[in-house]
Amino acid sequence: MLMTADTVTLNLKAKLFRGFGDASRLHILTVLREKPLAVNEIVALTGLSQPNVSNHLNCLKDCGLVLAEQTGRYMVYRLSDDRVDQLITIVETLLADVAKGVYECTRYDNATVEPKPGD
Amino acid sequence: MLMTADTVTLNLKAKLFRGFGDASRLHILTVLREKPLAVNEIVALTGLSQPNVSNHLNCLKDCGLVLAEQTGRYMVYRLSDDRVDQLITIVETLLADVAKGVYECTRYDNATVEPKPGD
DNA sequence: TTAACATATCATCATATACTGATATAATGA
DNA sequence: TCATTATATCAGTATATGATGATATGTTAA
Repeated sequence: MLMTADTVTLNLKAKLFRGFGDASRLHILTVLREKPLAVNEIVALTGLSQPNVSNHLNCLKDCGLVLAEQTGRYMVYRLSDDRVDQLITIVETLLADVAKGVYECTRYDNATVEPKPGD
Repeated sequence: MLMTADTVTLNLKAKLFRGFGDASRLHILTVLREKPLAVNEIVALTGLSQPNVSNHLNCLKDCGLVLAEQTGRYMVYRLSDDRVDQLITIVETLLADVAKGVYECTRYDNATVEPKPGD
C-alpha cells in the first residue's frame, strides 16, 4: 500500500495516541498534571526505574507531549499543552462507562478468555 | 508486581488509549465517524484485509469504543460514544502543533513508516 | 438442500517495544 | 582536582501484538 498523505497523518495520530497508551507513560503524564517535576521526583512518585523513566520521557518529549528544561543538574519536565491533560480527562470519563469492556479486552490473547455460555 | 487499584485503573486507561494507538484501528474509527458501516464496507474503505478488520473491530468492540449490531447478514459497527469522536478531534488539533515532533519520534524503532513490499 | 456471500477465528510469523543492568555523560560543590 | 548527584544511553532479553492465509461459522436466497 502506498504511503499517501492521509496514511502518514494516520500514523502520526496513532503514534500520538500511543504516547498515552502505556501504563508507565500514562503514570508519568499523570504525575506531571499536578506540576512540573524533575526526573528523580518522577522516579520516586511512579516507582519506575530511572532508565525506564528516562526512556519514556525521551519518547514523550520527542512526541511533543512534554517539555524539558534543564535547571541546574535537574531536568524538569512538564506537560506541553492543556490538551494533554484534557485527553486524559476525557478518557477517564469515558472509562467510567466502558470500564468493564476494557478490562475484558484481551484482543488476540484468547487463551485467557473463558468460553461464553452456549459455546 | 503488586496490582493496586490505581495500577489497575492506569492499565485500563492505557489500554483505552491503545485502542486508538494503531493506524489500522484509527483508520477504522475514522471511517466510522461518518456513519455506521458493515464490515465489508470498512474493508473497502480502508483497504485492510477482512480478517485484519475483523480482529481490530473485535478489539474495539471489547474495549467499548464501537458497538455492533447484526443486520441481516451484515454486521454493522458504529462508534459507541461521542467522546470517541471527540478524542480524535482533539488529537488532530494537537497534532497540528506537535506534528514535527511526532514524526521524528521513533523511540526504540528506527524503521518508521516505510511501505512494505507487496503493498 | 445448495450456493453465495459475510464475518469470525485460528495458527503462524515477524516486528515493535517495554524492561533491566551496566555504563556513560553532565552538573555541582568540597 | 575528585566525589557526588542527576540524567541519559546502550546491549540484551522477553513479551505484546499486528498481519496473513486458511478455514470455520453464520446468513440469505434460489
